[in-house]
Amino acid sequence: MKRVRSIKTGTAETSGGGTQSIERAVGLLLEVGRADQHGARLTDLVTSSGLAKPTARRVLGALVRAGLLDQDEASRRYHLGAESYVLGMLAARRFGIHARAIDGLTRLSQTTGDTAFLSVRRDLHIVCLHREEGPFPIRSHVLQAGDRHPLGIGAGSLAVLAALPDDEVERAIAANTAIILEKYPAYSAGLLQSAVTRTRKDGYALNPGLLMKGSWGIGVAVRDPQGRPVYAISLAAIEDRLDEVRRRELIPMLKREAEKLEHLLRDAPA
Amino acid sequence: MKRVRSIKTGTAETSGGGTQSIERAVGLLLEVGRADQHGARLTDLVTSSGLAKPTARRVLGALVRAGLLDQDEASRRYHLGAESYVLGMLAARRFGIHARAIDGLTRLSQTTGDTAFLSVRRDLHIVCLHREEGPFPIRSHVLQAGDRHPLGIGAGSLAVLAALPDDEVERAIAANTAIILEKYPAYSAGLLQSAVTRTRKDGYALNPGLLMKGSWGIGVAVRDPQGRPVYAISLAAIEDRLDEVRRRELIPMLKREAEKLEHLLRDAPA
DNA sequence: GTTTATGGTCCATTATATGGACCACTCCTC
DNA sequence: GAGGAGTGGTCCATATAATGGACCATAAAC
Repeated sequence: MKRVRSIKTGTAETSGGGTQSIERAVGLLLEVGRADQHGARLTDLVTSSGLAKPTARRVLGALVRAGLLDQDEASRRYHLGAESYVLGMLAARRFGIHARAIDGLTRLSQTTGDTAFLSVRRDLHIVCLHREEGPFPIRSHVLQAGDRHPLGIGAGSLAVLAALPDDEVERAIAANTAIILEKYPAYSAGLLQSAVTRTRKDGYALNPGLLMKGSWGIGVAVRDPQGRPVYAISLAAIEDRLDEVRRRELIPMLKREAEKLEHLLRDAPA
Repeated sequence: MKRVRSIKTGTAETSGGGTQSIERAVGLLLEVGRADQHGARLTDLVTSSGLAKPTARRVLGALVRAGLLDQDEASRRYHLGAESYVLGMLAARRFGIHARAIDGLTRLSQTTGDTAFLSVRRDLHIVCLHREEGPFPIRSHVLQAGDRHPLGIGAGSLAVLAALPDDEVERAIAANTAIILEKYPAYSAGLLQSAVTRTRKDGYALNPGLLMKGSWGIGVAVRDPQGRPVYAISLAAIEDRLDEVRRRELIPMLKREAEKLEHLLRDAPA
């Protein structure tokens, strides 16, 4: 009995065997989720997923019938459906920061004026769950709810990466190297390594406009009761608003909110 | 070949064709969601879904790889995964009562002492999304988050049913008759009809212990901006605490919270 | 009236999921 | 400690169910 349990690397195509339509379905589901604001169009989903059109439509149809997706009668666009919402609310019992975390983001964005984010770690990536805009008029829209980036890319993501043990940092960077090379020209494996070191020294993560020039971010990790980083709280603003002086003001606020969440996670053990 | 389709899912049997594994996957997903508190065991999922064991395991495996489910290394039980949570948070932008609604439930349960529920309509069924317990020491555990009942079964569910136009009431009762006969001995199509009439007259729904003797409930519907009932807010308590006198106190409070939600739904059009 | 987008559908082909039978392990009981 | 009964997990020959190239429909643009 050899059966090597492949702890799959970044691109998760090596199926355990015998269920490709489910993989395709989940892929499409997440794709639609990412585009949910305005809805996802069939053609776009076809190209972004690489599936044949009839296949994509068949799968989408099944998801609509199952209630995980809705299709707008008029525009024919796909949106997340009621069942997805129900599922998420049930899952929130286990992952459940939700309501409380968003309160914290609102506090942060109101007192700082900038935009606050809650992200959740998902294997070797990070997914932006919520974006709460502050009153300051110049707002970066680089990070949106639903966006998914490799660990280390962006402030919150870097905070989580740096909070992992060394071997996992290694593994994450190695697994994502190809994607980073292709999609994040300002980044590199070496840069991530030194960014992790610096983040650990500083006690917070800084993204000096590496995703989009001029759009800076700071972030801290939120650890579960076992000490593993699962969420990140971060703030984004233009470079001028994140100089060293102001960062010294903001970081304690971020850390305070992160601690609140950590306490909530301890209290709600499922 | 006569494939005997287990009627488990209630209404979703007329597949458009060519995607049965997705239907199975979603079925299992919801099944796990319902049992998420303690996790779902393979054997139970096999019997409740009617699938063959290898099939169930293959599908569950695919869902785990996709991140929609987690499997506990030690107990081997299945739980909802991070990806389900992410999906739900993204869907919350469209269905988004979430945080705010739970505030309302907390207010209700604290001031009344009883247990408050938020349920969402899902086609011809209702799904309990959240249960907020009040301080009163005798608590009914008849309705749990994740539970799914036909429209009309239970107070919140009846409130939603009664808020639908007549033809849809007809359709819902007709579609659910078989399930009701089988699983809800205290109910019948005729009883539902008169319950709807009474609910409309009274302005609220009453469940006088029909699901479980002694466990009463009252509920009101929450309508979306188009006037269609989508959510229900309800309270559960023992019979003594829901007599006519106390109901006259409680109903206005329920209605006030329902209105708040309706306003929130109007403000967040998406 | 053609062009070029879109969404949607058909159906012969075969790659795909299927499930009966079986194994491995653990915890009982006697 | 042999048998039993409960788990979770796996094989693999079979035929079922998903596949996708080609095609149709509709709407707007030119």
